[in-house]
Formats: sequence, structure tokens, C-alpha cells
Amino acid sequence: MLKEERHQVILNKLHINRKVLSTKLSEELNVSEDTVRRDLKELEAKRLLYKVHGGALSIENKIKTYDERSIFDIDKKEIIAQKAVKLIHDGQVIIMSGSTTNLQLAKIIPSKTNATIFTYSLPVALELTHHPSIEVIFIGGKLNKGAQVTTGIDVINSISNIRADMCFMGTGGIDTIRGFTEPDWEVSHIKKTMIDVSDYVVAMSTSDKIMKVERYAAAPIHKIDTIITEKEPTDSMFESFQELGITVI
Amino acid sequence: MLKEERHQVILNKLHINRKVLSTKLSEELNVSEDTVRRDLKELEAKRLLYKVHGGALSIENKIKTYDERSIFDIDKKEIIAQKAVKLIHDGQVIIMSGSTTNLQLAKIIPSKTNATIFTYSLPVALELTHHPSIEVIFIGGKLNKGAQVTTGIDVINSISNIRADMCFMGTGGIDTIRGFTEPDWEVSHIKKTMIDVSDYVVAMSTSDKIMKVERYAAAPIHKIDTIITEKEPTDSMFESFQELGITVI
DNA sequence: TAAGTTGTTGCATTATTGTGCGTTAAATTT
DNA sequence: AAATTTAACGCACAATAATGCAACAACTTA
Repeated sequence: MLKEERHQVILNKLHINRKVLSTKLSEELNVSEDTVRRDLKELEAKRLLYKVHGGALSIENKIKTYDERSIFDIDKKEIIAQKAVKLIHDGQVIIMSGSTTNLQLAKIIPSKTNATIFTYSLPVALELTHHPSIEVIFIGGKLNKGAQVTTGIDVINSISNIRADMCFMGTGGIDTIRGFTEPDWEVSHIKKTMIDVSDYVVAMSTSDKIMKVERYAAAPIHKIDTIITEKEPTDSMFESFQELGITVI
Repeated sequence: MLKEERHQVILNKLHINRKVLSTKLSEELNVSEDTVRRDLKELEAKRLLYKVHGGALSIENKIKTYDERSIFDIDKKEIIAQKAVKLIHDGQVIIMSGSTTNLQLAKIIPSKTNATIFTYSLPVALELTHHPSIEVIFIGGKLNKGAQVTTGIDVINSISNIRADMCFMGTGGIDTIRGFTEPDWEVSHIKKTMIDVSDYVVAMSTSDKIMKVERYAAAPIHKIDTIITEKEPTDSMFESFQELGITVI
């Protein structure tokens, strides 16, 4: 493996995971830790990462305003994204909501994938900017600064004009009785619309959201086709969902 | 095997595998490694690949790594932004286009300023995300990945529904006869629409764009109210514009 | 046709680069 | 403070690159 290749692998890993460990890299790349260190040193000199004891951290952490360091459960979300990305196929029209899980998903879509993605999330759109072949349509509207997504009636109007094969969304809570719920009224409406225009609905959430009920209903449970969490689908907590015919991954 | 043939083979391999090794190529093409190196050198000069120790990688990879695009003339653009920010007042509705100058401007808007800003630029919107009081409306549409802005008919439609007090835009070229021109057809249309719906038009550009004419007309010169460059407004290059009643800052 | 011109290739030689290892120094953890 | 982990430094060795030169072929010109 060429040096440049290693560098790209390292940067790629860093982009997805926010950090890399020298020891792990040494194993994965089949080179000595010395070489890894030299690689990191070079990349640091180019300001593409910054080195710390034991490895390196993504420079984006420092620059990006959107504070990705504060993402909880980033490893769980990465697992979820890994499962979700398998559902994406060429030619699909996909809607993605504005969760950090979706951001992780956007990062790992294979570069050969050819699809159309609608989103109202600034970070997701920015991420997809680096993808060579995905067509990205941004759904405009009033910007919610905290979540860095657009909201409001414009968003709902725009979405209702879409006809999507699939939608991926983060979730406030999923419950067998109360269905899919959100803590924010606006968001619940947007997601309701997303679900209405999508043939296939994928709910992504960490397992702590399962059987949790938030204030505003977004959709009854039967509207959800697939639930993705970081746990094994054989976990007993999913039984009642599977009985309702929902696929759990 | 002729040189051109080898070149084709190399590029082909590169397209498939994303990398080639000098040693392997030497074997496969039945030429010395020296020749392979010379081939790679030539192809690199033509920007068809980039050479590294041991072989070469496809050019797309390089671009990815080159993520941090160096902004040209950043100091000039800062000066322009400093001048422009003085034109912003509370309560205004402003449209900002997607230039790096506008990004600089977005960065320095005082936190006490209270205004509504429409934009179709991802970086500008992201930047304004930190501003405590500006209301940001993002104009959705198909995403142009290179420039990180939305384009297309949706953008034009959205803009034509706005009524703005002021618009700030980067410019391709400004000429007393041919007016305000752009190298990109789509962009020229978007800017034309922006100008139509704005009461006051501010053109921001580095001085090298003055008297330059690009391919597509965006607006006749009398539609421009103010021109901002990094130079002093007393500079002789602005005389003809001032005679036309345009303010130069 | 002969001589010259140009471009391509391979080889020998000399630099440069990339890598791993042993040792010592620094940082981190216990 | 001691033990452990990680980093840094110098060195040796191998792989790769650059350079100058000579051989050769294809073509042009006298």
C-alpha cells in the first residue's frame, strides 16, 4: 500500500469517526506504528488533522461550528448508519431528515452509489457535497439555527411535492401504541409529510428511544416499514414491533 | 507497443483500480521502469493522474484530499466585506449570493444586527447559523456541489417571490457598456432575478473584475447602485462608473 | 543514398524517499 | 513514584526516482 493511499484511508477514517488511534491504524494498514506516526505528522503539517498522544483527531472538530464533539452515542449512530446504508440502491429517490444519524449515513454512502437525495439539513447537504454522483436537492425554508435545518410551511410544501422511494429519519420516540412521536411540533409535522410521500419508511434511532413516547405524534406505527437501532434485531425489545410486521435490522 | 497505447492502458487501469504501481506496469507493458516513470510524468503534466512514490493515483483522489480550497485574495475580500457590512441596517430584508466575499461578509455581521437574510449558499447559511438574531431563509433547489450553492428553476422561482431591501452579490465582471456579466448561464439568471426583486443592488468584486466582460449578461449597468472593491473609491478606474451615477465605496 | 534530426528507450550512476528497529525521552496511567 | 504506553531520534537498508548517456528507429533533408 502506497503512502498516499494510507493518508487517504486515515483521513477518511478520521472524517467518519472523528478520531484515529495509532495502534489500530498500524494493524489495519499493516505498517509499523512508526510509519503511522510519520503519516500523522505529515498530515498534521498539511493541516488535515491534528495529532494527540495516541493518535489524531479530525481538524473539522476545531473548525466546524456545528459541534460534532458533543454528539452523544456517536459509535452507536455509526453502527446504525452502517446498517442503513445497505438499504440505499442506485436510482432511488430518498428523503433524509436532519439527525446526526443521518449525517453519519451521508458520510458513508459509497462513492459509486447513484441516487437522488432530498434533505433539509445543512450538515447533511454539505456532507453530500463531497459525493461524486449523488444528486442533492436542498429543501429551502426558514433556518432553525440550533438544529441547522430548515423548517416551516415552505419545507412542508416542498416535501409534499416530492414522490420518494424511501425516507430515512431520526426519531424522537417509537412506541407500539402511540407510534412515532417527536418532542417538537414543527418537526412532527415535517416528518408526517415525509412519511406521506415516501413508499418506504426507515426509522433510525438508538435503542433508548424504543418504547419512548414524545409529545407530538408524527405517524402511527404501521406507517413505519423498518426500524434500525444499534442492537441486534433478535433482541427481545423488538418482539412486539416484529409482531406488527415491522422489519427490524 | 507505442507510447500512446501505453498511456491509454495506464489511464484505463487507473480508472478501474484508482492506482497503478510502476513495477507492475513495467512488467505488464514489457518496458523498463524508467519508461513507465516517463509515461507517468507526461500524464501528470497533462493532469490526467498524479504521481506518488511507487506509482500513481487517479486525479479524483487528489481533489478529495485537497479539500481545503485555498481562497484567493482573501485579504482583499475581507476589506470588501468590511466596507459592505456598514450598509446593513436593522430591519432590512437582504439577499446574499454565494461568493466567498459574501461568506466573509456573513462572518462579520455584528451580533446586535437584526435583519432577515435570504441566501442560496450553504456556507453562508452555515455561517449565519451562529448569529444570534439574524433570521435566515434558505432558498432550496438542486445543489451545485462545486460552488456549494443551490441553483435551478426552483431558486429563481423562490427568489421572484421575495421583495428585498438590498442584495449583495459577487460578480463575474462589471463593465460600463456590457453591464454586469457572469461566466455561468444559470448563475446569470439567478442574479438577474435577485436584482429584479431588490430595491438596492450592491456589487462586490475584487478590482480585477472591473471592466471585465463575461459571457452571459446578468443586468445592465444602471441596475447596480453600489460597487464595492478593495481599492479606494477615488481610484481613476471608477470614474466612468461614477459618471453613470453609481456609488463606489 | 547518406547524413542529419528527432524522439523513444534502456542502462548505469547517483540522489531521494520510505520503512522498520533499537534506544532514549516524554507522556499517561496506576 | 513506579509502571506502562506512546513519541522521538538516529541509523541502516531497501525501494524508487532523477539524470546523463548511448543505442536505435523513424523521418527529413541535402
